[in-house]
Amino acid sequence: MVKKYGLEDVSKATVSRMATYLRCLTYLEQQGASTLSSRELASLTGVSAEQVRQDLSVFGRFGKRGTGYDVAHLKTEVEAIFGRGVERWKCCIVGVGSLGTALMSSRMVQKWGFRYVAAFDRDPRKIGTHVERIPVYSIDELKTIVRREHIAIGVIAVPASSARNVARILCEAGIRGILNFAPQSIKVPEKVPMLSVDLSQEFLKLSFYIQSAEQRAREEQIQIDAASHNE
Amino acid sequence: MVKKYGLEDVSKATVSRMATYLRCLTYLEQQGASTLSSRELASLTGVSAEQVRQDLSVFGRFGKRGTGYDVAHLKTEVEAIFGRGVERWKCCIVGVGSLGTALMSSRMVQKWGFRYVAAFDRDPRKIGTHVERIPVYSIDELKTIVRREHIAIGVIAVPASSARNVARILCEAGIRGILNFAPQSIKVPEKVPMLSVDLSQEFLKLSFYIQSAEQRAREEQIQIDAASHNE
DNA sequence: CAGTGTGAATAGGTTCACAGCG
DNA sequence: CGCTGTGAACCTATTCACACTG
Repeated sequence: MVKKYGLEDVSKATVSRMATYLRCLTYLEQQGASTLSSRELASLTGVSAEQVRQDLSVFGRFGKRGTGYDVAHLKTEVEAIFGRGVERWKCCIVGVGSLGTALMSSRMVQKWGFRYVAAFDRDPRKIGTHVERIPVYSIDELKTIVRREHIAIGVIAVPASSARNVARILCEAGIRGILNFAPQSIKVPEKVPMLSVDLSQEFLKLSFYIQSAEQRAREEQIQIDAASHNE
Repeated sequence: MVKKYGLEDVSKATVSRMATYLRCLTYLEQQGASTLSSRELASLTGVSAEQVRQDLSVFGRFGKRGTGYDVAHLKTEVEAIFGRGVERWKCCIVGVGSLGTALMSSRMVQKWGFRYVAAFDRDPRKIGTHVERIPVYSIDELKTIVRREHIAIGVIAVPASSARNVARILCEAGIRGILNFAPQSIKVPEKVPMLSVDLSQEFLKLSFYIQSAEQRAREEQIQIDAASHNE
């Protein structure tokens, strides 16, 4: 089916939620659910029902009025939006440390059509070995192999100090997109999409929200105390 | 210094950027930088200078007009916003698989005052062992140990199928915040802050952006072709 | 008549423009 | 004079309200 929407004007938030919907749809299909309403999908994902309908309507009209959405059909449509069926994304990982190894072990990622075909490291003891059946090469071979194998996605799992250099090499090799797990801001040409995930930042953010929640709780307690005092 | 702002009305986006600023400030301090302007911090983090000033002004007036910000001082202030100095956050990890192990090995997290004091797993072969010097206990002991050790943060690194159960146990144990790495939507009481990171969703999102970028490139190419045709 | 799809209203976040200070 | 801090303008995202359909 040919899509009429322009991928370029889909908001980041919508893309993120679409991925969550897809995860839920997969789960629901496994559970044997056949149809679901926007309200159900909303309550499963923690967004509002209007938001679900608004998000889906960006890409098409997938629902039946009065009935809701067909789980299997909607899943196929959302998969197509994320490029499933179009191709199986070839990935490589740079940095075979504990995080890199953990990422390669994740069966999850494979399920969506992503496939690691190469790993790269600087450590001579690792070069030539295999991790999760994926061969580990020297970073010097990166450009050659990325080009030869037509690798689409490069995953950066090296220390912050080498992240920028790795990103540069990946871009020069003609990589189509980058996933950066190094705690380092990286600039890449605008035509190379990049997403960064900084695990330590998540801890920092969480500690902020904990303090925020506990401050709010204290303030509410003071209000309750004051109110009971006035009785 | 006593803060005048209400932590509750700080936007998610601002919190996220503040964590990025802190990462940059740490880097800059190591590099020996003494002052920086909002424009410099902006270009390092990929946001606008106005955004940087707007974000910082939520928490206080840290800059000197005409000069900029003092790196060391601003870093201290931002650290304080994230609760550094107030306490060292005790953490526990549930699920000693490859991801759980990778998270425990991360020195990064320790640098910000987070400290793993316990790990939990269901696998009898892992219980009683140590991973990165952190003892692995049975999940049955979770509640007791979290309460006894006053553990603040629980990290979920188990398969999706057990994530909800683990979250429930953590909440019952009185955990103050949760970081969820399982690909599963989880509901927790509103008073327990939770952040979720789904690594496979990041791959999906990236593949969407790659397609989007390549579609845009094709469209631009068509425009260029058409223009040169009209010459 | 239940539930989608969608224009309109509202809320929220970002950028602009400039006053004010070091 | 340069750069911060900030109200106002602008733009984006979410929610509301309801027409419409299977």
